[in-house]
Amino acid sequence: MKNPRNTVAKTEILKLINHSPVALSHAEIQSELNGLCDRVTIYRVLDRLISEDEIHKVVNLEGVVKYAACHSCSQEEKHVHAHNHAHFSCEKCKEITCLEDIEPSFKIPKNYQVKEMNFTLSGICPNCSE
Amino acid sequence: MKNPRNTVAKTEILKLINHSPVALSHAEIQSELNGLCDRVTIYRVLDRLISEDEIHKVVNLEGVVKYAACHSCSQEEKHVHAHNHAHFSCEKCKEITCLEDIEPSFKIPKNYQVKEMNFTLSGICPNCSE
DNA sequence: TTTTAAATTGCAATTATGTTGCATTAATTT
DNA sequence: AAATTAATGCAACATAATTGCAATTTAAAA
Repeated sequence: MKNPRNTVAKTEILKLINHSPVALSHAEIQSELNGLCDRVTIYRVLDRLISEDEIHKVVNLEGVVKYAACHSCSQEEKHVHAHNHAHFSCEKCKEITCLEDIEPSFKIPKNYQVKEMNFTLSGICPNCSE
Repeated sequence: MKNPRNTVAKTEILKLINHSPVALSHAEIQSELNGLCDRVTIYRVLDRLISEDEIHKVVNLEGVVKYAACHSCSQEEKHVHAHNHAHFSCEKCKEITCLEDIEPSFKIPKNYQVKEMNFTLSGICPNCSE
């Protein structure tokens, strides 16, 4: 069991993600950080933030991995529902937005044990459809 | 506008995907083909098959890209609903299966134009839970 | 059947993405 | 302030995917 520490890199990366309305990729985070730390460090910080339940990972329809804070989730909820809400992936601007209030309903054969779900809708977001 | 041609590589790759009960990755396809063609060709054939609506792309929760045929979809349907069914991604065996009959319902703010959806559930598949 | 035009392929090179080992640095604990 | 150990940087490696271009193959036209 490790004892996590607060470092400049971790603080800055979390701030970036928390203040972004859309999910960010590793590359986007790196360019925002402007050389603050090594790219390997970013990967490691992201991993740590995930295991500390501060952020979560989203994969868009093209397979691009992004990272997002879950604004609507309380600290409690984070541990319970594992960020199983829906995401919207815009075809034009490529941005991923959390759709906090969408709760899809579905039925699945009971021999499947569902632990997580990824529900990503794609199309045109409000910004790009104007 | 290109005039697609049938080649050995294309035929074999489509046959592989059509006969597989689970979605296949590029690497899996390559090893099955046993040197029939270059890995670049496989990428290009897969792209072509997608644009010809013969197969579709699925991304699992870890961001691994796989390719699958849509067995339950008629040629007609392929053009209409764009393979918008659900997938199940097994944590243990890493296999992706199409859940043909699941149709999730959801409500979304109307300023979002939804064109496609990716609904991937993950957990333990029937094979691995025995 | 032979010719022709364009689609497809192979190969080499390049880019993107992610991981690992290890020595060094920095954050906590005492 | 010193000790402990988490975190970082760097180099190297691994894998996934893309691009340009010359050579090949397909399918249609002659």
